Amino acid sequence: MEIRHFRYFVHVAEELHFGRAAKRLGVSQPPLSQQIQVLENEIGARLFERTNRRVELTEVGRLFLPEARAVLEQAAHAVAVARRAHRGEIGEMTIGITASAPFTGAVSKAILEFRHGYPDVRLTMNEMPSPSQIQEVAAGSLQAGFIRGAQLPDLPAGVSATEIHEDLLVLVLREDHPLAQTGKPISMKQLKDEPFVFYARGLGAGFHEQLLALCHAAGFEPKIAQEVHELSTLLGLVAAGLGITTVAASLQALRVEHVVYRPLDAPGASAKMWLIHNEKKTSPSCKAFIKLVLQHHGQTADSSVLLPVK
Amino acid sequence: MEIRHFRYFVHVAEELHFGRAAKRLGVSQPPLSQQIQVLENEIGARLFERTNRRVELTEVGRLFLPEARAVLEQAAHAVAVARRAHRGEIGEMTIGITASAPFTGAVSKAILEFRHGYPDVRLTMNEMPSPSQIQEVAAGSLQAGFIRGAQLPDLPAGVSATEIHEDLLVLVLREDHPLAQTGKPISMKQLKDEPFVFYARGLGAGFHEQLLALCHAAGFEPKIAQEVHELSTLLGLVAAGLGITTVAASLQALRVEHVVYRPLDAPGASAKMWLIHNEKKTSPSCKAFIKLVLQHHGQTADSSVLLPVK
DNA sequence: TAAAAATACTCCATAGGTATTTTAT
DNA sequence: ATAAAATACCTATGGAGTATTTTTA
Repeated sequence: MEIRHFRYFVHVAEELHFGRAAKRLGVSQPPLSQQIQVLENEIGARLFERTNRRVELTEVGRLFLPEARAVLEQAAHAVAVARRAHRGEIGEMTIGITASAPFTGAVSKAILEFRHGYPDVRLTMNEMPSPSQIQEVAAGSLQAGFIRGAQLPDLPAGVSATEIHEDLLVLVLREDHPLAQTGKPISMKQLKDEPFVFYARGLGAGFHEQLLALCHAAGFEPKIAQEVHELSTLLGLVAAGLGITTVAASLQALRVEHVVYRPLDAPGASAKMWLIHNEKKTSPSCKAFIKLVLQHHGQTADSSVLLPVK
Repeated sequence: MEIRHFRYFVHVAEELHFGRAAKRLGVSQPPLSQQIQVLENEIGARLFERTNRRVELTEVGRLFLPEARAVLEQAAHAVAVARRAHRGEIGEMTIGITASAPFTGAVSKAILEFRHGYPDVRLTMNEMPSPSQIQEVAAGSLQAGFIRGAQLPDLPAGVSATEIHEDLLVLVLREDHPLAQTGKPISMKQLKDEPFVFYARGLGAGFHEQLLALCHAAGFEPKIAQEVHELSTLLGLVAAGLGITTVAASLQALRVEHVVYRPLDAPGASAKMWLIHNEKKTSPSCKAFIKLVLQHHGQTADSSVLLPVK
């Protein structure tokens, strides 16, 4: 019992004429007759009542016809599913994002666009720190991740990263801070005596170390008033007047009462975002996603980096 | 793309081992590998990730698996439907019955039993006179029919009949009729001066002609007070005291107020029932039905005929 | 080194083709 | 007489078998 038998049967049932059905099927009439006989033998019942002048369906054939059609449809459907899966149009995907990723245009636009372009892929996003993402991508439990940092950390074998975004750092201060009054970019030296609120050391993204380096380059040791672990705490403490800090420019989209962002004159001080994925375990959906993110990167990278600082 | 490919794929997906899957399928390993490759080529995507040490499903394979299973199930289902249809277990059937057929034990029991034994056959019953049934069975619009009469009428070619029931005739009279008081069988001669209510001449079943013959045999011409076309009218007029009549003994199951049934001493006076069907257009369900009716006939014919007359 | 899949090849079963016969209208 | 399905017979594709190679854990 092969699909051929179902296909042949349906054609003969539709034409009720072996010759025409054979023509439509692209075979000659005798093999068609034979295959129908094979099918009838396997089923154990006649499907057609054939007087040599007229062919008609038996009761059994009448009842078999919709079932045979369903077989053909299901077979075609199965192949279609596989092909769509291969094009990444269906499937499941879990990606990692950092807390700040949604504020990065390249990321949010890519996710939005992917949801539109691939509505049948179940896209799950797990918010987690960059080091956890790297581990899970390496292990395969995440298919891709958006990691952030001052520079690219060492990656386990099999995990590859592509830079998709670069942000200048901007200064974050309370609106009534004296430095908030000037319109000109503020240099690191002017921050010599300011108390800093900052990410704790060793959080993975390397922002703590980056700040230290910037301060050292400007010739001073920063006063760290408070170390925090989360972005929202960071901004909250700045709003509370505990100190100042720096963040990636794209986070200016995050408006907090009493907090203002000012351009920082610190050449080369930037925060980058990378898309990471497992080179071996890349599902079609994931490939499509990566392709889309990189397309987006090409279009928007420049404008994002040069986002005017208010 | 043949069913073989789906079957092979599902087995390999279940075993995740070409060797074992091949064993279960009853083929050797190389052809199995080849057929999987053919399938993958037709689909245009890898279904298995195979390092020579481990086989696992790709994302495409994972999504394809339930679809492939559905193909196999649908194919098996299609064949099962055809086989059940061949055994007459599913399908549609339209049979003809006379107004009195439901009161004939053999008929009602057969129908009940068929409904239980073949619940997936849609059995439609059309009430119509015997001659119409014969016509429609010959034309094929009825698959079988229960016809009634004193003797078997001429049948068109291709229609065959089997006697399934014979009823003695009983006398039907109003309860206050003098003849209703005696317990002994009543002879035809005693009915010499009685007014009769009876079926009209030429109704097909031949009861009119049968009564005339019986009366003539007893040496008189019956007084026909009224001719009717339907059984219910017949009994209604007897109940109204318009006259007496005769019916098949099995109709005694039909109780009518003020009407009683009495045994008739008229040897050979009987009403028969035949099952007719078209010899050529006999669907499997119809064959099953006929078989069941005839089985029933064998078991119950005697007892029905000898139904004690109250 | 061993286990397992892939490859190479051979064979034969059978799907499909051509020619012909049968059958019913 | 003719149209159409069945039958007979032949061909060749390709599915399946055996032997062997390749690969990786």
